[in-house]
Order: sequence, then structure tokens, then C-alpha cells
Amino acid sequence: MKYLRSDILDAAVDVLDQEGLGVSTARLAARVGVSNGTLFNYFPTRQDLIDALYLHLKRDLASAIGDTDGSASAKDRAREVWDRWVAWGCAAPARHRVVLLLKGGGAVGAVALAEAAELFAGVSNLLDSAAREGDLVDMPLPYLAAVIEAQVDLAVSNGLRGAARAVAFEMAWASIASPTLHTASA
Amino acid sequence: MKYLRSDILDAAVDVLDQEGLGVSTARLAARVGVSNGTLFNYFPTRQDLIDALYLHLKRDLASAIGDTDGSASAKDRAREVWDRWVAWGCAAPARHRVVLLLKGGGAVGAVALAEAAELFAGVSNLLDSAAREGDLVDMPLPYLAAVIEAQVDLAVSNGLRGAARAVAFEMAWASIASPTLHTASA
Amino acid sequence: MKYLRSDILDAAVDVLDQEGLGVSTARLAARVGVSNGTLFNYFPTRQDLIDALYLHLKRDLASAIGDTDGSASAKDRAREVWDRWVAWGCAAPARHRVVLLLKGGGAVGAVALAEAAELFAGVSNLLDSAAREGDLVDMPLPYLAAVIEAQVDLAVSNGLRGAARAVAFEMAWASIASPTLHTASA
Amino acid sequence: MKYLRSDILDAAVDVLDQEGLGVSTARLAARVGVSNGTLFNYFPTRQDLIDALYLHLKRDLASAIGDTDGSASAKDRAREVWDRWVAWGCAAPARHRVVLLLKGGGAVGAVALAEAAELFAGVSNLLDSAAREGDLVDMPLPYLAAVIEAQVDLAVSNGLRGAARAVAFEMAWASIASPTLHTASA
DNA sequence: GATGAATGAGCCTTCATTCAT
DNA sequence: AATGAATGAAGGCTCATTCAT
Repeated sequence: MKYLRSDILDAAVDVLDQEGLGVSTARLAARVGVSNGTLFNYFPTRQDLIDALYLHLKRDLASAIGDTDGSASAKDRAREVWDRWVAWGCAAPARHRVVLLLKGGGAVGAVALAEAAELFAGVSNLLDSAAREGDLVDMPLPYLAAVIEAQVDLAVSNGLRGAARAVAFEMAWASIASPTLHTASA
Repeated sequence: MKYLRSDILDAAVDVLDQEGLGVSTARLAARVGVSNGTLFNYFPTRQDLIDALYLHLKRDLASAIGDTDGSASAKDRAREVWDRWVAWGCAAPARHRVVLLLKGGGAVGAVALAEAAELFAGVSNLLDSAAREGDLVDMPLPYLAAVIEAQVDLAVSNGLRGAARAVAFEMAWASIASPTLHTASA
Repeated sequence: MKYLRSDILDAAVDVLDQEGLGVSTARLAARVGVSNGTLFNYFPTRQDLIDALYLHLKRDLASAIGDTDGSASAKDRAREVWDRWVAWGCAAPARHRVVLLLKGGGAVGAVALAEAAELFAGVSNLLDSAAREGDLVDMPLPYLAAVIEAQVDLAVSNGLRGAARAVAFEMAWASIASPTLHTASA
Repeated sequence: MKYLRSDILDAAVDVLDQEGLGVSTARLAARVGVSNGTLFNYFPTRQDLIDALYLHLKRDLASAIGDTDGSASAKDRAREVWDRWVAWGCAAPARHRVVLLLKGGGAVGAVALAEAAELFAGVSNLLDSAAREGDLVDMPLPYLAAVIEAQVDLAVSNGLRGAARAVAFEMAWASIASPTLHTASA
């Protein structure tokens, strides 16, 4: 039988989600339906597998987000990203949980981490645009990005849909916008 | 030495921060300056140590936060909590990182997790008060709490001080308040 | 190697005989000529190994005893069993000593103990037959069985052969038979 | 408080009986009601404790058996020994079980074993007398002694009393006596 | 003499990784 | 390319023994 790296990675998502970061490669292989030896034909190292899994998921997310209408306002484009991102997470919560698990547990290597970050350059640019349009709080852009991302994660973790998802977006946006209110007290 | 128990916990903070969730008890003992066997005189199990460490840090934080002026407005009291919380984290960033590491990695036992949660009942009540005062977005309180906590974590992780810390609070508050804005678009 | 499992058991007999119940799995593995990890591919637990070893030896003994001529007298059949049993023990004294060591040290699990007991149902039946023929002392059959077994063990431990082995059988039989003598004094 | 070696030994009997040969010295000390350090003030080594315990019990048994009426017949004197021995075991079964446990598990050192054997020289002499009287099977005396001892152990383990205890003695005696029957078949 | 914290060697077990088939 | 037995380093934990108080 011919296994593809992505077959293994897809199966690994569920295993990690259900059994935690500590699963042994042996157990992982068993659940994937492959002999343990085979696993190492595809990923020479456990770390390689972890990194590949992380990138796999991040790439999947990035392509789900795609591009946004460059002519729309920053907020509208942000809303578009928000919806796709949250939709991606809600469609398969395990993927989302595993991404958090891998990053939170410090399991992902620095290289993979950096490579994944690049995939979201477009999203970062979006914040740059908004900043240029002048409606953002006066804080370092990476901080604002982190604030948004934290709320995306929460929206997904809570499986928000419909109106709730929209409100959550407004909450996120309110935290980085509303310059009047903020500068007043800063 | 009679204070060895807390000596171990203190050392564990640094070790876990520097070497990750995977550190061996042996390395930990070495860093404390005791033999590996001695560790187990104080914590019968690695899990016990982890749980104790988590509670140790959470208790420390809870007592650093203390009580708030019950006669002040919800926002003012929230601000007070915010400042103390962020100050606690910034004073010793390793403590904060380790708390996140322990929770994020799923390393803490359910019992310890629950026990720690109780310590922050007062903080939760604060949100209840605010809700009763009518200034909050119409979302489940736990969600709002999570949004705030996520931003506390970010403020600490970024070591925000002075004006930046204040702005970050306004950002957090803006995300859960400003009902007019939010309901308008919901 | 496919027969490694029994290779391990065979080696375990010698090691336990020479080094006692306390041998480490590491020493055992070394004697078999495999790495310590390999041991656990065959026996997930030290206890599993002990139980398997006990059953291995008991099964070996049971098959060495085989069946007896159902048409012979109880005593003749007992004699047959006796000879085969003692012969088995004398042929490889270590096996016999290890069986005693495992049982005497309380090392064998209850399940294995029960499973092994079943193998000797036929031998027990033999005493039933004798009892029905009416030549046994009036004591609980299990007690009589134990008296015989104790003497088998002694015969083996002393490596009795030839005439001595035969005399030892007569001794054993005399202890449970000779009703006249016994009832007289009971 | 002043502990006596024999206080510790007495307590150790129950502990070993209930928890097996594997009890840790710490647990033993706890159950005896002494700090673990104290244990080593009395017995420099675990082995010393085990050996002392074995000797303690054997001495106790030896003194319970005492001397026999030198003018009686060998069998009568054996009967006297038998009764006292079995009575000793039945009076406190734990002592008996522990003796068997210690010897069966190979836990007793050679020196202690030898020293204990000496205590029963009188009992051995009894067999010598019997042999001289000419009533014994023609087998090495130590073998006959072992056959008897095995049956004593069984009688005690089964808690035989009254008539049953007497029958058991006749069984034991029958196994080493009745020369006519035995020599016929030897 | 009693104590109990400290010790560190050693035990059982796990697991990422290798490699002959 | 797939397999799975073998490996051996490493981990968590136990416990007999020591020793300062």
C-alpha cells in the first residue's frame, strides 16, 4: 500500500487530539494504521512529524483563508478573514485544538514556527492597512495581532456560529480600534 | 532544611521555564541541589509536583490580586485587578510563562485545576457586577472572562508597563463593553 | 528469532535458580543475551514473566506425567505418576527448585496459580479413586494430596533414584494408606 | 522509650505475614511503631533483621518443644514433640507462616540457617534413637527428618487439632516406620 | 537512644529509532 | 516501500542505609 505523508498527518490530528502530546510514535502508528517502522520512512524523526503536522494544519488554514478583496475597507477584510478562520476551526475542532496543543506545549521547532508565520503575512498586512487608515489603537502591531488571534482562538474553542460569531468579531475589533476612547485614557 | 518544599517549587519554576514541560525529575533535583530521591520525599509523584507547582503559583497570584474596593465601579475594580495581575506577571515573567505552559500542555490534574479556579471566584464575581451594571456585551460571561484573561496573558507576555499597560486595559475593556457598538452590528 | 519467548523462559529458570527471586529483569535479559528492552516485547511486565514461567514449568511437568493406565489399581497408578514426576524433577533439578521458589515466595499471581492447578486435576482424581477403593486414611483428600506432594518434592530435592526412589514412594503411600494402623489410634 | 529487639521482632512477624517478604524497612518500622532510623539501631542491616527474626522464631519453637522423657519409646517421644510443635504453630499461625516464608523465599542467611538447625539437634537425636531401636525405613536420617518436618508443617498449616492432629502424627510416623512393608518392596 | 530527612544506587518500564527481511 | 523485532538510553520511583540533631 502506498501511504502519503498527508494521510498520516490527517490521522495524526485525531490521535493527538484524543491522546495528548504524549502519545508514543508506536501508538500513533497503530492508530494511523501503519507499522511503526513505516512512520519513520516518512518522518525521520518524531520532531519532523510534529513540525510537519503543524505546518500541514497551518497551511490548510492559510489556504482556507485565502485572499481578501483588496478594495474593501480594512475592517470588512478583517471580518472576511475572521469568518473564514473561525469557520475553518469550527468545521473540524480537532485541527484547531491540535494547533493550540502543539504551540502551547512548546512542541513545535523554531524553524517550523517561523515558516508557518510567513504563511500569514497577508493577514498581518491587513493590520498594516488598517493602521494606515488610522483607526487602530496606538500599540505595536504584533500586539494587536496577538489580541485578535487570541479572540479567534476563543471563538473557535467555543464553537461560535451565526450572530455570536459576528458579535465576537465586533468585540475583537473594538479592542484594537475605537482610538478615541483609548487615547483619551492613555 | 524545613523550607525545602517551597525551595523545590521555586526552582521548578525556572527549570520548567528554561527546559520545558519535559524536564526530568533528576534535572530538577539537581537544580534544587538535592538528590533525586529527596524530591520524592516531598512530592510522591511527578504529577503531585506539577499540581503543587500550579497551585503554588495560582495562590501566589490570587494573593497578589487580593480584594478590590467594593464601592468602586466595576470598571475601576477591574482596572485594579488588571494592574495587580499584570504587575505580578511582569515582576517574574517565568512564573507567568510556567503557568501558561502547565495549563497549555494539559499537564495539570483536574483536581488542582478546579482548586485553582476557586481561588479566582472573586474575579469572576467582578464580571457579574459589571453585567448587572449593564455595560457588557451580550455574550456568555465565561466567554467575556476568557477574552479578558487572554489579554492579561498577552500584556504580561509583552511585559507592558506604564501607559502601554493602561492602554492594554482599555483595549480589553473595550472588547467586552461598548454595548451600543456591538448590538448595533449583531 | 521466533522462539525467543521460550528462550527467555528457559534462561529464566537458571537465573532464578542461581540468583533467587530478586534478580533484576536486566540481569535476566543479559543472561538470555538480549537487551533489557527486548524482554518487555515478550512479557509486558515482570509479573507476566513470572506467571508465564510458572505455567511453563507446570505445563511441562503435567505433560511429562501424562495419563495413567485407568485399569490399574490406584496405588499402581500413583506409583506411575510418582516415577514420572520425580524423574522430571531429577532430570533438571533447577526447574523443580524454581517451581518451589516461585510458589514459596508468593511470587505467582492468583490467576496463574489457578490455571496451573487445573493441569493436575487428573492427579487429584487419582486420590479420589483410591479413596473409593477404600484404602486411605480418613482425612480430607486435599490434606492427603499435600502430604504426597511434599514427599515428591523431597524425593526430587534429594535426587532420589532407583531403589531409593521406590522406597520413598512406599513411604509416601504408607503415610496415606494403612488404614488399620491409623484408625486404631485415631 | 526503650525498645527491645524482641519487641520489634514480635511486631515484624505480623507485618511480614500480612505484607509478604517484600515489605520495606520503612513500612516495617512504621507498623512496629518505631522510626525507620531506630530500626537500624537494633539491626544494622535488613538481612540482620531477617536472620534475627528467623532465629527468634526458631528459638521460640525450640523452647516450646523442650526436652522429652528420655526413658519413653522413640515413637512416644516423637509424639510428644509433634504435639508441642503443632500446638506452637496453631497457637499463633502467623509465626509458622513467617518461618515458612523466610525459608521458602531463600531470605535467610546461611549462618542463621545453620545456627537454627543446631537448636533442633535434640529432635534429630530422637530419630537416631528410633533408628537404633530398629523401627525406621532404611533411608538417610536427614531424609526421614525432612519427611516428618514436611508433615508437621502441613498439620500446622491446616490447623489440625484433637483427633485429626493425632491421625496426622500416625501418618507421619507410618511414612518413616513400618519397615516390613517397605523393605519388601525396596 | 530515638529520630526522620537525605541519599543514590538500582529497579521496572517506556519509547524513539534502527535495520534486516 | 513496508514491516516489526531489537535496541538501549532515559525516566519515574523505591528503598536500605546514613547521620546530624
